[in-house]
Amino acid sequence: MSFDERKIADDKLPREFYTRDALTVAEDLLGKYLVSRKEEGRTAGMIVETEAYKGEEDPASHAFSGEKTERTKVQFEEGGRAYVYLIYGLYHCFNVVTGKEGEPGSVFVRALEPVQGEDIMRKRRGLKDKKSKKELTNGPGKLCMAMGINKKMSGKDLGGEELFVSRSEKEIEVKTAERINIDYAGEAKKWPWRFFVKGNPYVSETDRGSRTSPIPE
DNA sequence: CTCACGATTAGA
DNA sequence: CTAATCGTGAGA
Repeated sequence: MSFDERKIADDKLPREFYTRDALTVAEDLLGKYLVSRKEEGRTAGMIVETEAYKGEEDPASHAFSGEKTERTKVQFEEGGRAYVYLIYGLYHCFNVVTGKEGEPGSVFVRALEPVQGEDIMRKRRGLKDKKSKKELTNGPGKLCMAMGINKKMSGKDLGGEELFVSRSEKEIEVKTAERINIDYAGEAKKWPWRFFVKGNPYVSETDRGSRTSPIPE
């Protein structure tokens, strides 16, 4: 293991990082490393795009108005756990649970920049060698595939050894935008709760949601 | 029990 | 642009 890899492994974010507001955590997670350690080996990526979801007041959230179900109950626990669910019966989505116990909230991780285990990611994603490295992790379903994240990990503490987030000192310039694919959420669709690293090529969508032109009537 | 649907992706 | 594909949650 190289020095850099060890440094990542030993520098997990503390609980207090996660027990804050979802919007704060969403922005703060940018530039940090998401690390997965499984049988196939170790994979890691820098978080470059996130979205905040707040239970009570956010119509886009799975925990809207305090609705607690079998799937979403982990969002009501203390921040610092994984919330993983299946979307469209095909892909997994990875979230970090935020806030204090009883305050539902989560940060949806939409994109990573691969930093370790690119070969493993490539295998898991079933990409041809020709395909661009970008395709490995530039979307929520893609990054779960690349990192080997599945539903069994939902509810797991991110202070564990299999999946965790590591600190970094990287200087990052943040941009915000509307969240993606939440047409069902009415007004909340326009809230700028998506955060991404300015200029990073692994961000899934950079232009979408930008309000450069006013919406006509 | 039925059934509608989604915080997505790959491919035409 | 659309098909793929199934766990979840609401309602009968």
